[in-house]
Amino acid sequence: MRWTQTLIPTMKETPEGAEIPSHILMLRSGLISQVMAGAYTYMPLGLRALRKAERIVREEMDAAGAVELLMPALTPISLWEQTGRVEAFGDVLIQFSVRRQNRKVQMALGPTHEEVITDLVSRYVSSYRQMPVILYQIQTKFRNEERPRFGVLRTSEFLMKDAYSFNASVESLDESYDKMYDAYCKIFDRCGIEYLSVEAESGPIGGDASHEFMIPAENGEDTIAYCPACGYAANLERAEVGEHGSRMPDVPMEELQDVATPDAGTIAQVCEMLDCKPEQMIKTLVYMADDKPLVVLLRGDREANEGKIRRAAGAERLALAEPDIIEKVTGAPVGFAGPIGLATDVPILVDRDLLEVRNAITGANKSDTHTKGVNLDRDCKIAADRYADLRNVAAGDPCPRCGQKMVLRNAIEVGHVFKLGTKYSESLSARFLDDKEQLNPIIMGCYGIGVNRIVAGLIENNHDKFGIIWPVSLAPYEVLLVPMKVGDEATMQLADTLYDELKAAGVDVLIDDRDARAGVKFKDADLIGIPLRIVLGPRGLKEGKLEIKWRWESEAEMIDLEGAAATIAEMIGEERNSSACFQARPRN
RNA sequence: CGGGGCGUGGCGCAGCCUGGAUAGCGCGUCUGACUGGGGGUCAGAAGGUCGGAGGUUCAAAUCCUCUCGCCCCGACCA
Repeated sequence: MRWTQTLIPTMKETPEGAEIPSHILMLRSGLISQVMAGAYTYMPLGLRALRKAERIVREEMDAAGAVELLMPALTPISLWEQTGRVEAFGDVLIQFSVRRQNRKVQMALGPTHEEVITDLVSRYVSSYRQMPVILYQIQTKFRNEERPRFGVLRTSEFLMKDAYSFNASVESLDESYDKMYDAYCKIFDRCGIEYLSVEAESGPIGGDASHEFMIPAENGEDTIAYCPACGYAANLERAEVGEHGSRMPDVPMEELQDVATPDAGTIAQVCEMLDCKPEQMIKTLVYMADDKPLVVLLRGDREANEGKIRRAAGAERLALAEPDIIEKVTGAPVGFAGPIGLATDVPILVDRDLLEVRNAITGANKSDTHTKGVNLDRDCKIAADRYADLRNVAAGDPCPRCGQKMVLRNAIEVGHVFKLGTKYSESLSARFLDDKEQLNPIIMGCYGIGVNRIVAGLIENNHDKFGIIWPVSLAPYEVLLVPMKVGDEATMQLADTLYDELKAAGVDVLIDDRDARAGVKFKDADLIGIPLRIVLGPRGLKEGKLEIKWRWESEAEMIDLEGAAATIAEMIGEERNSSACFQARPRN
């Protein structure tokens, strides 16, 4: 492609509103252009990168035995009603009605396609002999995000590869899952992405049934817990706090004592007023677990993990109680709840951290009053089985596998594999006859990849102060040919010849044929980040040489003009398959 | 949904508090000349309903009210 023929509107300055590197660089290098909050045009250069990612995904899906199809983005609302996901998605589901003659048709833009594919499979798959089968598509998804942000990382319209496996047995599901898991590793490896696969919430099947593929990145919206010692990694919802045995401090128990804490209803306020630390406090939360109140005790500096609490309580639904319920349960205004002397008899769950707190401070269940010298073992007599891991992992917590210290990292979720079980096949009657002539719901798995996030996530971690650094596998073009003097006929003739030869050799080449100064071309070259830059200038041409430079190297090298196309094609060929050169570069 | 910020030629900004002349600067764009290895120089030019509506005033980019849009933090996220 010739630069003067395509549209690459590079920008010298950062547009207002872009804050994170991938967003800034995608705008500045003319990859994308915003249409509205959460919706972007992919410009020619951006589209090429997106297509490369898509192609890698497609190739690896095919290689893993998945079969591509294409479902419509337009879906009938009835499907979503059958699985109860109209409510589950809420406002995220983009729905509308259209008039057709004398009736109204209610539809939704697909935010994902479990319903559509399960409905499809229910019509055509009815025997265990037809399974396993894995179907996938690469298609635009629509979700009315509450808050689109970070450029292409969180949008209301995005490109997703979604695959679904249909299996006759749990063992077969496991096999499909493993195939997809392995394919994902290959995909992200080929994209040159540094990623972690982390354990995620596993839903109905439980166990090892869900993994997220995460790109550790400063600006990631998700948080993962990671153990550098043994490699354990899980997202924050799922990560367990390892046990390190009770270490109750060996200090004498103080007497219970009420202290006045007027208007101090938060941990921070109480700490300031009583000059204590959050670690000394007991945070008392009132939840509604399946419409019944539940009191949860945590150390003052800890964050509740509602998933863990819900499971420990054996409840289906869990939400913080409304203020009127809290007042009824505790007999005090919100902010002064404590485990001792609750107004009503409600079940209590306690986080294990509190096995290590002596002489704690907590709400007195009286307005403007806290109690000091609280010792749960003495003052509350809570059964041992009411103690559990109920909180989010914090940095430095022991790893549940090896006990070493874990670290927390922000990350971008780029892929998710999930054993679904029979949730959708049951509600949509996708059943099959097994070899014993028994009717069973099909066992499903689903596997998603955010294609846009591959591109944005890669850029987020692979750039320098000058611009993007693409691996050959995702780069919009593999080679950028830069003739120094467009006005000089001899130079341009050589450039055009080399351009044609490279194209003929199957190299994706962009020629910067603009009549611009060297500085402009070099700056743009660095900004758009094409992996291999070839400069044809008077310097080298005199000696029959031209200059080549990998975007991630600091020095250029000279190669012979004679046979240059073949040399370059070979270099690109190697890098295309291994990304060795890209991955070996020093990261910033 | 709660909190904060911003809308002024294509892009980035100043002007607004304290109302007043033709709305200014840098980049980009166009024409011409010189130039030609890291965003050049000179000369000239085009391009703006100051997000929109209403109001106050002799007079509004500037003050007031409403509204639309965008961004950030938090909540939420199958």
